[in-house]
Amino acid sequence: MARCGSGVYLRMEYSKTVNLPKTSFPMKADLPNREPIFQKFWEEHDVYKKMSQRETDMGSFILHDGPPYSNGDIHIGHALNKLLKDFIIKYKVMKGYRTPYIPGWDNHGLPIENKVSEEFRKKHLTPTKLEMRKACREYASKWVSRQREQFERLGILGDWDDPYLTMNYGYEATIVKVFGELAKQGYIYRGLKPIHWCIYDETALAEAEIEYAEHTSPSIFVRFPLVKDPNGQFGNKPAENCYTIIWTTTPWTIPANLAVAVHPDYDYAFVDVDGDRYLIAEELVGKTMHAIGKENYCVDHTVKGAELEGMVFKHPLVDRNSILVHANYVTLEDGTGVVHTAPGHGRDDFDTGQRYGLTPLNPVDNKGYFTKEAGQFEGLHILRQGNQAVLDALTESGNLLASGTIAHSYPHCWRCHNPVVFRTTVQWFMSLDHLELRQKMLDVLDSIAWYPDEAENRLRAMLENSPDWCLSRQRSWGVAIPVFFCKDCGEAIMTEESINAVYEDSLVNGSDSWFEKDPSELLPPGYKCPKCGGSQFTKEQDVLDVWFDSGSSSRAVIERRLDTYPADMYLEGSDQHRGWFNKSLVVGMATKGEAPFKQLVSHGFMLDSEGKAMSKSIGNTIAPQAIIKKVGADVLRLFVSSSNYFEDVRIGDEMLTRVTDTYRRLRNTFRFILGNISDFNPAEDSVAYADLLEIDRLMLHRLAQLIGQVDGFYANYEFHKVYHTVHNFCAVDLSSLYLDILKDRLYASAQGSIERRSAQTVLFEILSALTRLLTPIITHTAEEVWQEIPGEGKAESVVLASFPEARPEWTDNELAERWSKILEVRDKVLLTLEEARQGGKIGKPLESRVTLTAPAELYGFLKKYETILPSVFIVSQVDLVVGPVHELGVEVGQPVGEKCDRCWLILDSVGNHPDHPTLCDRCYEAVS
RNA sequence: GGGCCUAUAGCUCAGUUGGUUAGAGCGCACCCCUGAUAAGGGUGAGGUCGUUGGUCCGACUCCAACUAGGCCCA
Repeated sequence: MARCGSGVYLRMEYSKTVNLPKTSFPMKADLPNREPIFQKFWEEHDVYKKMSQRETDMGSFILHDGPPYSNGDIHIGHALNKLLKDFIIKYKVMKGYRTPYIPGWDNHGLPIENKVSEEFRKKHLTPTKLEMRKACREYASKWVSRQREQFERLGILGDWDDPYLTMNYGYEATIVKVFGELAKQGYIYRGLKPIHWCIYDETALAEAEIEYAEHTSPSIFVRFPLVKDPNGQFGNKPAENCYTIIWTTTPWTIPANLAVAVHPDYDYAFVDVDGDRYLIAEELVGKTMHAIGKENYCVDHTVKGAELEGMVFKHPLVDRNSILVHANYVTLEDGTGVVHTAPGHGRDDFDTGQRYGLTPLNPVDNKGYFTKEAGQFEGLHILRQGNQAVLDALTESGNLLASGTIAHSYPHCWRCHNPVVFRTTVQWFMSLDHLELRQKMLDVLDSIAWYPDEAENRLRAMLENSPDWCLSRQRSWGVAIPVFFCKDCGEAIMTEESINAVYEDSLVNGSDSWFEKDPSELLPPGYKCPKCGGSQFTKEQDVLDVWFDSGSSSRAVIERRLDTYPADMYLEGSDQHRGWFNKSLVVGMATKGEAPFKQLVSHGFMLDSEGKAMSKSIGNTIAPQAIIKKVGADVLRLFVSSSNYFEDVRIGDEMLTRVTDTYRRLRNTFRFILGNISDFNPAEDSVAYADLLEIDRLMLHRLAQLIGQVDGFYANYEFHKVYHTVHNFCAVDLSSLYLDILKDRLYASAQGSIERRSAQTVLFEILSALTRLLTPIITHTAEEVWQEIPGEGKAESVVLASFPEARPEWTDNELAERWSKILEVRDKVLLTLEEARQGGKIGKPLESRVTLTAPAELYGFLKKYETILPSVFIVSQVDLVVGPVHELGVEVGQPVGEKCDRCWLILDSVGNHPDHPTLCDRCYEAVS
């Protein structure tokens, strides 16, 4: 310490005797560059392994990962999903659970196959099925690696070295096994059903694979001549002059027409025009007549649709009858109120056909060409030539009354964006009502914990209404439906024995084997058809819907790898009510008799700052990679925590800026505390609770409240409440109150004094708790802080530390009550100081003396705190007087004495010590 | 078109069984500090609680319709 000759410190030298914060913890986080350091730290310390394998009385908590599709870079929605999972897992591990977390990927399916076939097309190659499958597998592998890196970069801990892939042989074999179990119980059947069909991709499409878009279609009015009118509803007109009229936008389906449908409750009119009589809905007479260009008409009579049953009309092109049927879906919005019905080409039409015993006619092949069942149209492409050919034929027959075009919403293939058609084809199905499965699923919903509650309704509504599950996909990239057919009798074979043979083979050779080998190589030697004893077989060529793959994950992962069932939690986006949640429940209930999850969390979608869905075409997407590169994963994690993800989550520049601000506040809080406990050794320097200063005990009280609240929020997965509560604590309780007040004590009190150690004791507890409270969220930063926290015996990683617990004695409601009064006074003082500052009377509060004039009772209370009031108000002096007042009066004046060169307070005691004439008593002590 | 859901200050969120002038933090404005300094402190201004009806003595809170948006389905 430099001294002048006289032994007096130079003014500037006193700053060196002040205990200023000291830390190497940087203010600037540099997260984009430094986060990987902590990720490497976790890897080197096997943190995931320790989380997932440790022995604990709490047992395990298994959050089963829903597999993203291995195609393309991860987007912000993936990040939301995986980060929420990481929050929960880290909370659970800190609460003492063993937390194995096996990330997975969904590998099979149409999108990858399409991508790969495009690549082949570009090279003008026509791959075999096996070549195609091999390329798909490679493609999927590539994206698994890419996405794995991207997920790891988010700071997510899991079994990244051995994730589950639906294309792993073991997984594929399990799919076969699950199919076998369902078949054995009788859930699997082959049925004729109208399904969406893409004639370009030549495949059946699931509902999820359909998107609706504007499309311009032909719009035609066609008349059907009367054949039979059992009740004489047409009146006295000769039959050859009687017709009904239908309207359709798909002329190519006319050859498959088998019926015309009317609504039983509507009124139907018999309209006379040019000597002919037409049957159409009364309400649509005007519109229809206008459409077919007839202005001179008159309605002869009307009758209820219900009365019309039994009528038969003649097909407008083919020598075949078209019967009149009733249907409730007939509307009066468009057309004629009489609906063209082709059971082979529509869901409603099919159902109606079933009711009337009509065998669907489906004269269209896989590629969209008419078959010979379509007679004169055979060989024509239904859309390119068929529509026109039908129009021409109708014109020729005189039955086309009008034609035009109409723009309307029409289903398109999600992949190739072409319009799709309905075809009735043979498909494999899983029954949802067999063995009362649907009812069992609905019943089990009550026993599941839902976050949010609405998730239950949504899944329930979907289960109640969903039709049987169509399992067939006419594609290459997937697990084959393991069914053989007897060449002799045509029997479909899926016995325990045959399935098991395929299962054993898949375990070793994967799903390619089905396509490589002959049935005789797959089936046990000498296998005979159980029905006819035949020994020649063919194989099913269709593969399974990919939802069957991922829906089997409870079996392939939870059961097969973790040797348990069910999982504790599934957590996915709300779209999965129809997807993974749904199919997992179907497979789980049907094969295990129990739901595969005990808790279900569903989260909303990421939207742009306007609340609009993100899409590449609009260009409003925000890539997680871009955020990480700019501000780091912890800021993204903090952002995710800040939102109420049970609803949709908006993200935009302002939000990210706000969250970045919050991050800085948290980080600076950590940094300030670290800097002020750098000389504190908790084992040696801690002050016993009873010896702590009151305000320090107050902060422990608040810390206890904070820990309790935050624990509760985590337990309900309400991270946005964690975010707000912790941030509020840092900004209000700490920064603006406690830390601000503490500076004087920390800096100016003697280094080892009880006052300073008391503060440090509490700061240490706060830091330790705060760090751990935030570990699930800003996991990298928490680790960074954890490594800086002084003391021995810490967990090697903060992730392996325990969740903070408040000591019972910290909670002191009476103390808190007293201090709320003091802080109320403080608020008034701050207000008065502000007025003084605005009036130019003072600059910093330390240059002031505050005079409090209090009513007797308040005076009595404050008197006990008189000595500490200056520190609480952060002023130099406080004068407390009792006065004849109702309310507290506050005045600001000049302090008495000189400014201490060391602590900067203006005090009487400055000048008391000749060897340090510019110091106050306290500082003299501290320096001596 | 149907089902479920959402709509409170610029942003993120609270608003308990309907009850006096609707809250918080951040941001913003102004001021202070310069011993947390690309930090810190203080004060203040911001809301016709999506719109319109209705029930009620009284509605952000209950009901209905509508608008905007989301997911799923057709």
